Amino acid sequence: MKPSYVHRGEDCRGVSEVLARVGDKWTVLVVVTLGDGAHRFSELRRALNGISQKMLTATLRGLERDGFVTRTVFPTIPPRVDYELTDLGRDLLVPVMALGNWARANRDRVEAARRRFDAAALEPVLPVAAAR
Amino acid sequence: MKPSYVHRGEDCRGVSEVLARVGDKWTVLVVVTLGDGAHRFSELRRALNGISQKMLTATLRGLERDGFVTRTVFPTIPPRVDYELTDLGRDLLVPVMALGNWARANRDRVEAARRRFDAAALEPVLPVAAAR
DNA sequence: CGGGATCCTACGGGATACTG
DNA sequence: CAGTATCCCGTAGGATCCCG
Repeated sequence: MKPSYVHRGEDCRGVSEVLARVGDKWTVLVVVTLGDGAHRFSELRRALNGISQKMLTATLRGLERDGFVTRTVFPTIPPRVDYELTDLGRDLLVPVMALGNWARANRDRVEAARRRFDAAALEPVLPVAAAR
Repeated sequence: MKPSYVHRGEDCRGVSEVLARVGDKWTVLVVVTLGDGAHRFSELRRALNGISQKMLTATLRGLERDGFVTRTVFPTIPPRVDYELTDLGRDLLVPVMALGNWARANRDRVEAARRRFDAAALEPVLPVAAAR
């Protein structure tokens, strides 16, 4: 997330910024996972099967910085850290879930189009297959 | 809101896929630009100030492959190629614009949180009476 | 004009290893 | 347990040149 574009006079800076956040590999999954309440680090790590600890940390730091999650440290031994959505985070969840639901609902349409496209890309070769 | 412990479910694959598409640097800007009708290649290039020719081509190809955009070639000289949203593309525009609108509406909240976080990060150990 | 083909760099992100 | 610090690699993405 870096530049700011001028898009037909409208102000798209913050928009692109947020979209960049949402678009990275884990942010949305973390936010959705936190959607049903606070979780500690290791819980998130288990829930998000496949995430590396580095990326989980980085993702949570980014979300905390932007005010989407709170980080609560319990000075116990062993340490325990809870992450929870803020009001802003729960707010973000709404349009994000909407997009997610759209994705689920239209996944087959996209896949169909994709197969069609890939098939069409090979097709010109087929009638002239003897050329090889 | 539904229980979100289903990250292992394969229904998350397509979602992440769509989110990844939406999250890349130019896709959303292209889709939004095409939201008000067909545009030709050079028009898009000019509208999306700063995009490279390579990325515009790649983005449009991806969108075409996924069925979000149609590509129409006019066999004239010089050549002319029009791009236009499909029904699926216009459909995608809805949740994407919703997210975009959310981003515009909450940009200041995010920026405020960010400044707060960065300020706190610079500040050494100063446990002055925290206003909570 | 609308790209295809290349080259090159920055950065996202995974895999350890180490620490308090 | 919850990180921080390195190393390393793949790829997104910009710049350039060329072609129908």
